[in-house]
Amino acid sequence: MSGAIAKRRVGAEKSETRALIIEATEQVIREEGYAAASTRRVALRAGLKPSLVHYYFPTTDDLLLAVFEVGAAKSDTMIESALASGDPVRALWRFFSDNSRTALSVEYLALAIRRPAIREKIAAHSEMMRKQQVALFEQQMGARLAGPDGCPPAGFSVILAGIGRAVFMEGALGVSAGHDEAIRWVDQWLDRLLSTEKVPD
Amino acid sequence: MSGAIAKRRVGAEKSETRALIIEATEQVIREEGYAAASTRRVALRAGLKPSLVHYYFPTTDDLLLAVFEVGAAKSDTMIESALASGDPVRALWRFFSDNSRTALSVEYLALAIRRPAIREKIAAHSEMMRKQQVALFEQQMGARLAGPDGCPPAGFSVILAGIGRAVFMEGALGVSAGHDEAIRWVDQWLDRLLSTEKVPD
DNA sequence: GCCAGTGCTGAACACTAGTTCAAATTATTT
DNA sequence: AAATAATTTGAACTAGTGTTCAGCACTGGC
Repeated sequence: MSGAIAKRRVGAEKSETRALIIEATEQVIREEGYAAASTRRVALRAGLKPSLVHYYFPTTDDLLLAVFEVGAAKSDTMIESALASGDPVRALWRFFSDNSRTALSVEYLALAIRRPAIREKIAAHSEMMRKQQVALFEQQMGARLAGPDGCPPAGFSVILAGIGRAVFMEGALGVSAGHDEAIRWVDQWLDRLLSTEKVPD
Repeated sequence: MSGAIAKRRVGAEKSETRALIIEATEQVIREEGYAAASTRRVALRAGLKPSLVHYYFPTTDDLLLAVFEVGAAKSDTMIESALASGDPVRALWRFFSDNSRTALSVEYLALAIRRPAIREKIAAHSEMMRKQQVALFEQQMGARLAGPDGCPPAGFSVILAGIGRAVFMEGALGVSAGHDEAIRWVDQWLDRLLSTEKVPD
């Protein structure tokens, strides 16, 4: 039986080599940026031949998409375990402000602007995370966020993510002035929002 | 008289063509991202020949550096006029949160990570702006920033810039949930920090 | 031993990029 | 008008990238 489109042979989804390629690509992106993630460079890094990369990922978009998906899944797992911890909001903030995945998220953002095929997926994932966080914040600090020191949960999510990314991006540049202060300020804000004392009016 | 290095002839600093090339490069970066700013593409966009671009800018780094410098100067001018306005802090925040230059600053940040030759300049400029802002905040809201609702001025600068950039970057992605809330929250924070009422204790 | 399927490779093509340079053109000076 | 300098062009070289594809090698089943 042959479908309408006779497509090229493609390597198995669960192949070790495939996983290796994805792993190598993530490293290349991490160390040299998404623009360096060419099939040939990835092949070099993984110690494989370029054509083998294309055997598993017919196009570069296929590769990058797979890398993003695996990365997003890892990130989701980390967030999940943060949410399951006793102090989910602070754990999430730690994830934003001090995690190597934030580095990648910046690369993906840059990537998305350049690769329409990937943008949708990344946008969808961002939106999903935001929703998840909104639910968390609402549940954990609903009353406080509505109070005078608060901020609507969606905005709160933007703020935490934005500060985390800013610190990371500037850090990569070699700029660090104000970073500790910004992070400490968020820490204290969280302390106030999470404190169980009665809300002052 | 020939110095140690016989360098190739290079176009005049004040040439119109040179300015045109810089202009075209900025547009390409804006519309297609820094990675698209190749000498050939820039030439096409400007209606010139690639070799002419290299006549004015021997290497691509030279070009990008010049574009950054011109852009930074424009940005400085805008900030200067914000600082000179009657309401400098809010004007600055408007600059961060609603300005097409923020788009470029994100591209430059990405560029800097990739081009060591340019990183230094960009880092130096970032640091300079931060210092300038710290002075402004100190002068305009010193007491309040030290108060319970405040944040050290350098951290404050990181926070404003970070939120502005986050909103812009996600906007390019097509994500906008929480953006208005985050911006409004900053607006209100500024209102509190800038209010002339006595600080409540 | 044969065969199909899977993993892998080498060579090739089309294309883009950065860069150089001698020569052609145009502008400026004398 | 001649001499000189600045600008512009055409053509080429090098190198990297995406992608294709025919075919080799190895596997497991028959």
